[in-house]
Amino acid sequence: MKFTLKKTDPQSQARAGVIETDHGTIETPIFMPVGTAGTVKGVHQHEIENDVKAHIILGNTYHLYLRPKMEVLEAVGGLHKFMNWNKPILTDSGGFQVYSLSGRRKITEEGVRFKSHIDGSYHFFSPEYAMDVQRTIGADIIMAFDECTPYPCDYHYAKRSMKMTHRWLKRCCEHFDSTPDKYGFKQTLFPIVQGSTYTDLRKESAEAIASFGREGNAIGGLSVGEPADEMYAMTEIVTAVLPKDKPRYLMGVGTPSNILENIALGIDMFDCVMPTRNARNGMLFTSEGTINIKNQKWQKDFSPIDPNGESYVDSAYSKAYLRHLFAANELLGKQIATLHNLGFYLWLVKEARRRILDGSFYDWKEIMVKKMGLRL
RNA sequence: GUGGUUGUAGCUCAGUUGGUUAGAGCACUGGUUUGUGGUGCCGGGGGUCGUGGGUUCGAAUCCCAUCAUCCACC
Repeated sequence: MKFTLKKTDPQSQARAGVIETDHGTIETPIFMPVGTAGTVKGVHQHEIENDVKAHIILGNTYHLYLRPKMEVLEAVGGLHKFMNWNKPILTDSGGFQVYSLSGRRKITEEGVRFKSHIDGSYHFFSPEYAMDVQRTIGADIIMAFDECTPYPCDYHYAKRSMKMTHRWLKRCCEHFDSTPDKYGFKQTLFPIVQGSTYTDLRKESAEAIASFGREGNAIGGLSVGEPADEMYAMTEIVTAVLPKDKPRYLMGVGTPSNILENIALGIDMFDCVMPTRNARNGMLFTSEGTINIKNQKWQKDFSPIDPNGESYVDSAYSKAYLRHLFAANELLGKQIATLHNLGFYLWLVKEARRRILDGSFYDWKEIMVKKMGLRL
């Protein structure tokens, strides 16, 4: 993997860059659609590539490990072949599931014992095994196995957890570096900064993570319920420490405004279930604000879903038609809404990049953040 | 015509030996969703209990009449 910084915004910390992988290039800042179980819910791989125009998507270690299971992915030669997606894939390590499945797992220094949500069976992930599983899935970018702390989080727990995440990272790196790439293309490992919402812990964690000298770095443990201002404060502290010549990935973020503000703070990569999940529940993100397509007021609004949108679905279908599909609980409604939202998110980061390159990012960002808060 | 059945929210139905302001699911309507246990989650509006009398401190509930409904029989 190779990262090239093209330009840094003079009015903020925003950066435009390029990540080159064996499965193609990623222009940053970028948004990565979440494809938990080997599918971005509701859209074809063909549509993700040609309509949404995603550069890279996510897979989820926990879910893929449980189903279809490693033996299937190993037999087929990895997730790219299995799902017919030839662009880059990033896998989350399962650390977030350890957090979200609290009550069904036990964390120890050695690793995490957890109970499958599918059949109740017990499994154990160590940092080493999490590396093996992700290599077998065949991700281009593999995430370190970490503990994502909840919000709010007691200072002492946050500190202890952060230090364990650092120890786990050492084990992840040693194991990752002693095992070969699985399917003939380069795989790379990103470590994750933790430290909850404590400035001293975030700074300490960022310094520790940076010292490993990996090809990219991630920030975890945010967008778990804390106020946006706290999120931005943590991002600012961490990006000030992380090396500038490597991509920074803010995990799980976020709303369009969150993304723009964090781009301004020097983040290069984002992922979030929001555009896909909210689409399935009828919330659409547009350049003028958000709309709830289920609302009665769209019943006879035959204007395009988003007249400014670049996606095929934006001009092909009306708000009234999409509302009807949701009212009738038709599958196509969720598909159209998902295509629209992902198209919008990818447009948002592409436009941010264009404006970073031509110097008009900051003023545009300020205007967009105001618009994004509007409910239409 | 005779005997019986059922009438409660837009729909399908609960509602105890009579006892506060008659409930549920669906539908309608509004909100929510941040490294996906999510066809999810939370809220709101809507009924003079078929109609009219009666008994009772008090009736969706008991009695009478009546209308509608469905079933069986003539």
